[in-house]
Amino acid sequence: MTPNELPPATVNFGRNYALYKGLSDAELRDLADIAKLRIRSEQQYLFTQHTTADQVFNLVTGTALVERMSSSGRRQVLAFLFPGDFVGLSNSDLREYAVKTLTEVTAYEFNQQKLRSLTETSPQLKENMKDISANVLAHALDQVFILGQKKADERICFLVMMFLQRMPGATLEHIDLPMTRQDIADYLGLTVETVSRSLAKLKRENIISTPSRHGLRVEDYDEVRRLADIE
Amino acid sequence: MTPNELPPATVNFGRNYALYKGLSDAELRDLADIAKLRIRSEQQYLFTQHTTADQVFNLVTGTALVERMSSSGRRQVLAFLFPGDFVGLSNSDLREYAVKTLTEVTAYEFNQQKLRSLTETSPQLKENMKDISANVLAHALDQVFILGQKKADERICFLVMMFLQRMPGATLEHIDLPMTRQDIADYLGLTVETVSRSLAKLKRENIISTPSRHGLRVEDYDEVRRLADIE
DNA sequence: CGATGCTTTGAATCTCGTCAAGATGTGTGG
DNA sequence: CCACACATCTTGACGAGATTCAAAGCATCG
Repeated sequence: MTPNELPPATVNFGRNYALYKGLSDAELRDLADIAKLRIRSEQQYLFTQHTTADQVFNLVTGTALVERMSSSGRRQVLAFLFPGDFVGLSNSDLREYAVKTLTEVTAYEFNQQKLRSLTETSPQLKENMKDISANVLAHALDQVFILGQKKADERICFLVMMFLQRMPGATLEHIDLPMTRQDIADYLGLTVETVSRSLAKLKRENIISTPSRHGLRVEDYDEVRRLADIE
Repeated sequence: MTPNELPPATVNFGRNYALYKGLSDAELRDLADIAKLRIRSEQQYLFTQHTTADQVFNLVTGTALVERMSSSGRRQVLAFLFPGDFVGLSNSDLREYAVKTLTEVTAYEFNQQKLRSLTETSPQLKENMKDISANVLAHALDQVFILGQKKADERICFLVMMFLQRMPGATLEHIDLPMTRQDIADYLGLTVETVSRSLAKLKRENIISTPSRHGLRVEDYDEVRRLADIE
């Protein structure tokens, strides 16, 4: 039985996911009743910029990214999304960013209105949604700091630290990088060439190594942490 | 009678301020009951980083800034605050940033718990607080985009656009800059020298002029807008 | 009116971006 | 399973833009 054939009401929400933390079985069942499991292949959009949409998504498997294009065509990657992450909550009518899958992604889709109405009867759910929003803001402020203050190789180290903290399965021994160098560059406000050169520099200094093109190993964690400069 | 002598209950909250929008007289009175009017002289902290605190502030007069220092001592200005702005809402135990006044500031101080408890009975107040948080996030995402993608003079134009949108009293004819060049530099991820040179360049191209050191005039609004590149 | 701090300008340096070429994977069809 | 085509990634050379260091101009405040 593949995931998309599971009837929503019997879906097992992982309880360590931010949205579901501390919820009772009844609350989880209410959530499951309004959740639809979606599957997208790689390089598909969950939603696009400048569109009206009232869905929010909760990633179950796979990786995605949040991107914004400016009117002049420049692209900024605002975040990478991993299993458990929650995206799409918005107060404005139009999407200010798009969400694109990097790998095949399975995600629960909720109607924002229905989700909000559930918060009326579940203070814990409301709390969880507030926490999620707060984490999104905290991440954005970290990114502001990095982009405003750090050099290329320091930004790479910040990225590595973020992966270690937020990517399920990431260890010092192996981090999987499902995104392209271009995605990394657009996230860190650099060019592909600079990303490549900075990785080369960090390898030369034995701070990291890249066993494969999309694999990364942390050789000197203290140094990565020091360069990332986030407490 | 100076502002700090006004008994809180009779304070006239400006209704165009985000927190008070659409509230009934009764709701405003409830808010006034828990508000304390604070006055700080220039270059004082409303709160500092890494401290526990449960107050939120609503600026009435004056200008302030939000700053973050890293462990290595680098400083990023996260925002400038103007009358009507609201700051300090937080989910984490410790302050992730400090708020420093640039001019003399008067501000209402609320206890976060009390404020949140008021939202139980006032859906409009809850809505307003959600809007405020959303605007803070939107601003942070704009800043990420600017820091990641734009050149120095484009960042200056972004700043000018932000002042025009958010600073009460700012017009094309005159924008008052109560902050130092260092503050601007730390906000835009540049050095003072680069800020100065970029201003000089924009003046040379007749896009702006600086009648005084802390005054700025927009000479070519379309160009400023184009360079700022935010829709 | 001098002292102090902020701002501007200049020159040298460095980092990063751009352009171009070559290397390394990845996927496809034979 | 191999060979070719296409994507992506890396590396090099060069130039533009930003930082650094230094000095000089301007305010403001006693």
